[in-house]
Amino acid sequence: MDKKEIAAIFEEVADLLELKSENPFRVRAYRNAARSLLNSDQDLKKMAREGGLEELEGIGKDLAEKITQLVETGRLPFYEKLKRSIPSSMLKLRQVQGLGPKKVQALHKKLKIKSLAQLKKAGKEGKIAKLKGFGVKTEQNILQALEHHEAYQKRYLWWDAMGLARPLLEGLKKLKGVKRVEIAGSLRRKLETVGDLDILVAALNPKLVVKWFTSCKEVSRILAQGETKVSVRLKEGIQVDLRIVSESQFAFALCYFTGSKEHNIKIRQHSLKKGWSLSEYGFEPIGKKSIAAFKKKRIEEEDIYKALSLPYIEPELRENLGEIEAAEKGKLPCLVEEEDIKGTFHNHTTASDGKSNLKEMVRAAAKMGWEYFGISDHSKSSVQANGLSEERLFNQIEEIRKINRSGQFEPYVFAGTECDILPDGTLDFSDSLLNQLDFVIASIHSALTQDEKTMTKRIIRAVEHPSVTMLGHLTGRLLLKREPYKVNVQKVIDACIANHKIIELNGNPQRLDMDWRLWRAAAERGLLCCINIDAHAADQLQFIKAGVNIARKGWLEKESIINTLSLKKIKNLLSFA
DNA sequence: GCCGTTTTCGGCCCGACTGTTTTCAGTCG
Repeated sequence: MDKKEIAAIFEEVADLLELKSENPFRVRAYRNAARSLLNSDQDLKKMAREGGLEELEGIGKDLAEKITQLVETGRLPFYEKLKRSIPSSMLKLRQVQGLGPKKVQALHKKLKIKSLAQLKKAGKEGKIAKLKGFGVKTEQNILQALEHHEAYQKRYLWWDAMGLARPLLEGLKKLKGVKRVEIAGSLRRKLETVGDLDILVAALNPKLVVKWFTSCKEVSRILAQGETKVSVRLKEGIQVDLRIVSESQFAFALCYFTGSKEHNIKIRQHSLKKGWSLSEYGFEPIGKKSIAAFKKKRIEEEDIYKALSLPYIEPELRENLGEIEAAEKGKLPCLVEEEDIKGTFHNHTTASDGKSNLKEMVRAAAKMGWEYFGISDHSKSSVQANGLSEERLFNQIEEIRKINRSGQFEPYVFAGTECDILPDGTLDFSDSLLNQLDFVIASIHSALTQDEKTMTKRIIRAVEHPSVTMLGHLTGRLLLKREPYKVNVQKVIDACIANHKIIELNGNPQRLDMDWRLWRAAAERGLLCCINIDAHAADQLQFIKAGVNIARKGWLEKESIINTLSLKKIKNLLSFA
């Protein structure tokens, strides 16, 4: 059993314990452990065998034992017994907005409700309103929540969510008395997908902001409306939480609502050690200690971290994955920025499945201010993507050389290919043709259902091919759409490091592959990254922002990313690769 | 269930809003 499966079991245990009104801290312990497992990049089987599980954060003697049991036998009697004690369909009830463990319990106990269907029926018959602690309003809210249950469970790509947030941010900024507007939450932390939008406003007249916001044309339903907090549902289905604070509270609130929750808990514990209680409104001294840190008028997030004797921690890093410890030691990374990017390599044209032709793509790259630009259309086996034959690729190489000679185009154009890795691990073009290219991206587009061993071997074989420069979208995942194919990522990373091959960070918003959680450790071991965008149209070059976001989330510095190199240096690197 | 310049017990971040109830529990983030 792998860590993903074990983490899922721990999450379910937490849900079940919660339904039984168990100690909430015990519940949290299981959730923390699940998270810790998912974020660890170590070999679980090895740790279970040789000990060391307890070194993972949030895993003590008891949970280490349970993990070992699951790894070795695939079973956990404790979990099985727990599952038998509660109908599993009841877990679904918890996902209905407004239903927490207490209400679900009451519904089960008094009305024998075990499923969403039974809940709906009871609501329609007016039975829920009659229960103690419930009422007509609660019943209506439950029925409402049930109606769009599935749509409301949905997550959104970061890119799409940002598109939904933008008009709201713009509108808020224009309001009278509004001093500051910022996006917060997972969107600000640049998580690859988000479940809702958090917006923070500093305003002189909160009532005006609430009024404008709740009457926005994008809003379909108001979920909660107070003086400083409003929650709405947009027509697209996504929930937006708006908080209004005073200007002097803004930095504290921004820090708090940016999260993550785990980061906040850590920071607050840190603060308590200093004798201060930290909330979204400021520091409160505990006992007699006074706070001398804030004499300035305008407080920024930097000042809050500084008061805790920490350097500023970028939002992307705030996941409690070691950033606070690194900050304490002065070892935070100097994160890559969009301005550091000098060009990208994975780009398609109308020659294969792109929407813009070669010259349009190169002109768009010039507009981005890039020094160089790689063209990598699909290879012949990708028939579905109009992959190039050897002859067509040969002609494209000539065309690119001509563009470079013409002197009419700003960026230097590198001729490459996104070459299919065939099911047996061989490449889709002959060595002699591959040798003529400036670079080769090797990617999987077929036989996606191979087992892990075969797939890993297949990719490593491609990595070992001398013509391959880098590996394209390592796991083939399409966020919220298609699971990654089965591959031993650590073994592939090892092979890339050993063969001096680069792994692409595919910045296309629905890929963002390889996953940001893996980059930090991989880069520390010497893996090089290339932030690509897999652009299929000129306007998609903007995706570089998403790629840089994820690189930053993965703690990547400029030094680990080859496309921050100047043209001269990258030419040098490619000629030796 | 975890964790430890409050270290093997007793904490575990903190506040807004809603609805039902009449002072607050439950839910959410």
